[in-house]
Amino acid sequence: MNDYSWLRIPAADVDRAARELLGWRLTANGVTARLTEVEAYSGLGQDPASHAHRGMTARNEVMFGPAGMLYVYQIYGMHFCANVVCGEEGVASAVLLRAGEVVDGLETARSRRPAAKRDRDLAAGPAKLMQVLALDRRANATSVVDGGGPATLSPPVAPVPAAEVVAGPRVGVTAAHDVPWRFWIKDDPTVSGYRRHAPRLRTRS
DNA sequence: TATTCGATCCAT
DNA sequence: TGGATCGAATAC
Repeated sequence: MNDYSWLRIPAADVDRAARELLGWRLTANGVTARLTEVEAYSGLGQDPASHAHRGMTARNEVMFGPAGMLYVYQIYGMHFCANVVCGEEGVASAVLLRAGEVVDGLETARSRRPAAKRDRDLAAGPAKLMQVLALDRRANATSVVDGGGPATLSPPVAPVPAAEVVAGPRVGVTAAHDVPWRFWIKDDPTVSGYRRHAPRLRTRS
């Protein structure tokens, strides 16, 4: 049985769970992706970028549940993104799965992402990752640690050295740009490109 | 009940 | 850089 105890790390240290998640593999519907980019969201009510910042709602209810569950939400009316719920029950910390490298089921992955020009683009974004794994809202509130859900999380083939992990600001969030809770594997080509949410500031007058 | 807008992606 | 597209969250 795999050791998932680190997923239950206290919410104050959810960034450590995010770092740990890098290199782990998510398998669903015939495709396996090695996670290369993630983002941590605190459940302590002090993270304005978290979907749970204003308390429990029908959408974010899963975030308050046990660690190891998927919190899947729809965005822009057409895409789905997934978080792995972390921490103790009652506290809504979670880690958004932002990108991965397809390491198994390559042909299936390609067929699911016709827009991808290169293999490295197959899962280079949170919604692309979901598309490659053929996961949608039906995966919400399912477990990735008990083998009973559509997706399963398994340990890295080779652990990612701490020196290979880079931290930076989270992508697309409208608040807390300053918190460096986006983590990715250094120089990995499957990491999604960073674009700040706000209109670009003029750097040249 | 009405309106707003997003933890995105893709083509232009 | 803008358009697609819709439901949850917030305003009324």
